[in-house]
Amino acid sequence: MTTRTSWADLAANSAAENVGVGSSDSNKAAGSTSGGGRPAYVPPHLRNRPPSADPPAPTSSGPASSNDRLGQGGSRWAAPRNDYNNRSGYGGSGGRPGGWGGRSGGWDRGRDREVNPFGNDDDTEQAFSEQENTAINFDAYEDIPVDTSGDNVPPPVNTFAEIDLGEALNLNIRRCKYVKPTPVQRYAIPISLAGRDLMACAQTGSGKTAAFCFPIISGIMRGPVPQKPVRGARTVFPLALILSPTRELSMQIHEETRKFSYQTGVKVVVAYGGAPINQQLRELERGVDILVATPGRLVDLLERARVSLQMIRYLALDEADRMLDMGFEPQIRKIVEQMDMPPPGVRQTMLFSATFPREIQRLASDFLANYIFLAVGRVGSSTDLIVQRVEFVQESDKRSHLMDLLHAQRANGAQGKQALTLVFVETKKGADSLEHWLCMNGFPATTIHGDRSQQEREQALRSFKSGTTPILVATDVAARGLDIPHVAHVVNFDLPNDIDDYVHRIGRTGRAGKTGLATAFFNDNNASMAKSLADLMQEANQEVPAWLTRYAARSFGGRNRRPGGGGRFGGRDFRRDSSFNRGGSDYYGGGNNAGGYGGGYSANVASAWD
DNA sequence: AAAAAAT
Repeated sequence: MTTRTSWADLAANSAAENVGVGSSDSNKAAGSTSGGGRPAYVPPHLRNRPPSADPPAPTSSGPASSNDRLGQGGSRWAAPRNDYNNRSGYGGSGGRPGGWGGRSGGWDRGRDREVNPFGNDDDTEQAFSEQENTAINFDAYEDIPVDTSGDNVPPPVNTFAEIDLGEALNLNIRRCKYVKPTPVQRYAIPISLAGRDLMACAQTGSGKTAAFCFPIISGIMRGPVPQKPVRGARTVFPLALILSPTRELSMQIHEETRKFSYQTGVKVVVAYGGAPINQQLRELERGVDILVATPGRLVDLLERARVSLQMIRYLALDEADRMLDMGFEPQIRKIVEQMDMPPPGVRQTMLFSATFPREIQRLASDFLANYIFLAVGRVGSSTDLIVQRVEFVQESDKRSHLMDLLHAQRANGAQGKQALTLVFVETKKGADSLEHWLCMNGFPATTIHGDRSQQEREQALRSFKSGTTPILVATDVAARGLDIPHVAHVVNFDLPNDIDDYVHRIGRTGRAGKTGLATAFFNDNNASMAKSLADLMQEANQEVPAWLTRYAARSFGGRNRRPGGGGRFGGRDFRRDSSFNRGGSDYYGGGNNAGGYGGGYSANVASAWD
């Protein structure tokens, strides 16, 4: 491939797609806790009053009662939904029997006055029509290798129609313009609907959130009405917990989940640090079925006894490998194992990530019972949607080299619009300093990292998404999971020390089947990455510079090598590893998976995928 | 060594 000239074109093409991003609903996303359409707070002493007496003023627009639109009669969903009505005061409003979950009044605010999460999308859809939604490049998802292992794997489906998700959810799927399931959805949804635990390797941007949300929402809708346990009146009992490693990712999952659960009666609440806790507590008090959270804030809520995990039926860890790495593992273990969450086998557990190192899989298996491992080929790299380039740049030359890239990109840009460029650096200080330097040199930039206030972080993300500052300098806080449409170029100004982090970073471009460009600056400091980087690029059919191959040949870099020889997959079931099978007595001692696959997978099966 | 995540 002749990437030498194509990279600028790529960026320029993406720049053309960028026109008009200002109307993106992402602007709304960050305002989820302060939006204009939010109903006024009703003080607790007013909540017990009968619906007929002095109802709150109706919202200015929208349906008076979303229940009217639920079409109760004749639906096979009528029964669970009616049950749900009785439940909707559950947890939040103190579980008052027959309380304000009634169908007729305006008191069940969580439903009757549910803010339409699709409300602002109309403009966006018009601006982007073909590109953003309808034209998700599904062809790019065809022929992607998929690998499953485990006991009695349910067969995949080819259409949403084959899956019994229910009317309300199907309507939301149509509203989201999802035409057919992505590969991870085709496999993961039936597995999850069958009640099985799941460890899934799939790149974000391939429909991962929906893959674990649809079964959760559907399961809550048709599941039994929970009985509120005896607890402090202000404790709430979510039925599903979704954990993610960064605040912005939790916000994003929340926004997406709200769309999927719109008018299903299933309530989604998000809780994360850096934001006032009181508003989050109020949201929880209004009722919560699905709680999306970052670990720190959740631990806080658990210790305050404002949340109990006793009723959890579904646990999902997004970016699960990050959640279980050294920094996070104790907190996650506390939440999952040392609070009041039901054990594996009782709850249903789903772990998702684009990468799943073997050691992490071993840790993760503590949380799972007789699980199915699912690996979906990398959408981006394996289909050349992301063009990866690596350039040898000395530390002292990095800034001027970046400037060259940006100038070329600007020259090729359409209508003066600059392509969105995400620049990853190693440190928070480095991020601030590079941002300042870029601004001084005529390139509007902003930055996101852990030393900034949450407000600043969210503002930076908005400003980047809208194109106001088309350059975002970021630490690894932005490496994982964030879905930022129209990122044309990811620059690894400083390479990470872990090849998996590289995979996550470049995954911020080339999303939803679009093309993207990833440029890495490499020098002697990155010697330990040479081998893994060269291997990865080769696997993805990228042009590997000769100098990098030479580097790789003489570097040791054992830590970054992919065990098991890599292959086209982001991961491979560690249970199938022959070395593990021989030496894995500790694992079988756990008793989690006795009889499932024991010994069934060894060299011959594994070799089919090598 | 760095980043993230509660106050």
